[in-house]
Amino acid sequence: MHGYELRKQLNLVLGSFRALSYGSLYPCLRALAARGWITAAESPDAPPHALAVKRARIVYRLTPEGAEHLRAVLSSAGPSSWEDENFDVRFALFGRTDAETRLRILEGRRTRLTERLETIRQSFQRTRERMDEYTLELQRHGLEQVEREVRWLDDLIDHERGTRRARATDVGRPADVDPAEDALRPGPELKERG
Amino acid sequence: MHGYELRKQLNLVLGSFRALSYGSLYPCLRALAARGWITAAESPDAPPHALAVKRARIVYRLTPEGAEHLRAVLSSAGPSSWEDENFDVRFALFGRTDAETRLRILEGRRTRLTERLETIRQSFQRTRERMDEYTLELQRHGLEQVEREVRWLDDLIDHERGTRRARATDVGRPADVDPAEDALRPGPELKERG
DNA sequence: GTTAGCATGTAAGGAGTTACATGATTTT
DNA sequence: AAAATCATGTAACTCCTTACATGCTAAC
Repeated sequence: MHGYELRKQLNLVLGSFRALSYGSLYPCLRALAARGWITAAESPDAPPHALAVKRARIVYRLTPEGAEHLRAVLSSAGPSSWEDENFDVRFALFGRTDAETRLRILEGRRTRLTERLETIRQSFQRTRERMDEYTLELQRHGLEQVEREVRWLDDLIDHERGTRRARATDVGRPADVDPAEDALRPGPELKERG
Repeated sequence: MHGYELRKQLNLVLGSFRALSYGSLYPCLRALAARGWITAAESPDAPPHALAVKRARIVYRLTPEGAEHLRAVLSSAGPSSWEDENFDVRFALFGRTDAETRLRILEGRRTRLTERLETIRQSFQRTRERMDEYTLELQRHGLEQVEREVRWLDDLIDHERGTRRARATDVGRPADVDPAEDALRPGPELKERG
């Protein structure tokens, strides 16, 4: 697929929560090519109504190394997969992620959010006296949002466990994730070195 | 107040949704001083247990110009006040904002979110066929979050209208905001020029 | 025949963060 | 004596955006 089309597709699927501009897409594609994960080939591919296309489109294709790296990233379930910056993208790719990894990411995300809940509740207790009604209401609303997100995750985890039809006794077990797995984190692919 | 203490206070009150590092706080304070909105004075102010404080703390104070600018910013209700980046901070300062401005910001925010709702719903309709269950679930959840936020705003707007005991016939009227008012937007105060 | 869309790309800037450097003071 | 906390600051870097430059093709 070439860059222009790729961006349209990405913004269509992820658009509501994750947009992307050309200024970051094209350098990113070149960085991926420099790492050998994709190849960039000029294509005289004919669009519907054109006899001759002067402006060559650059068609990007995944290399075997890229496919392997993608597979590794999709099967990793370390901290970076459940942080705010990455969780939604990882979730959007759950269709290509195995059940084990899906469950670990959901559990990691849940643990992360309950930790945050504790932090918020503590600062809520400490500062309640000194704050006006609006600041209080804002914090209350933020707390509620996170609580709701945890319940959403609970439903998803239940669903994942249900579809697996195994480990019926495992409910309530903590995440149990090896932090070392996060060595294969998706990370930014924008660096020029490599 | 001096920088170190200021940051502690800020992270205590806003910490759950807006943190701040020294790397941005100190340059920001100097930029504000350069604009004449605050003064920076070395203070040999004695902390509780010290007889002599060698390391002078820099105490920042609002100038009359700074106070006036702050007043102007707090009474502005343009687009920047209800965008994602600013709304929460503006809301946290509602205790120092007049009722008229509070209502306008809440209405502007509500309009902004309902617009977003439309965009999400449309892309939802267009792409529903091509997407797997997880992407769909993510979008459904995102939609629900925004819908909930709109209902939260509705409650707040009702409350604001209730406490004003005026304009009883105004319910349902659109935001009615002069875009020119946003000339006084809070914006980033980090620029060195000025 | 001009506007709109396709297609690739660069330069500059924005709004921060992390990591470091420095040094005093208080607690353990 | 070591470690934590107070206090200020800088350099480098991150990740992304906006605005621009270029030139084609399709639609009105």
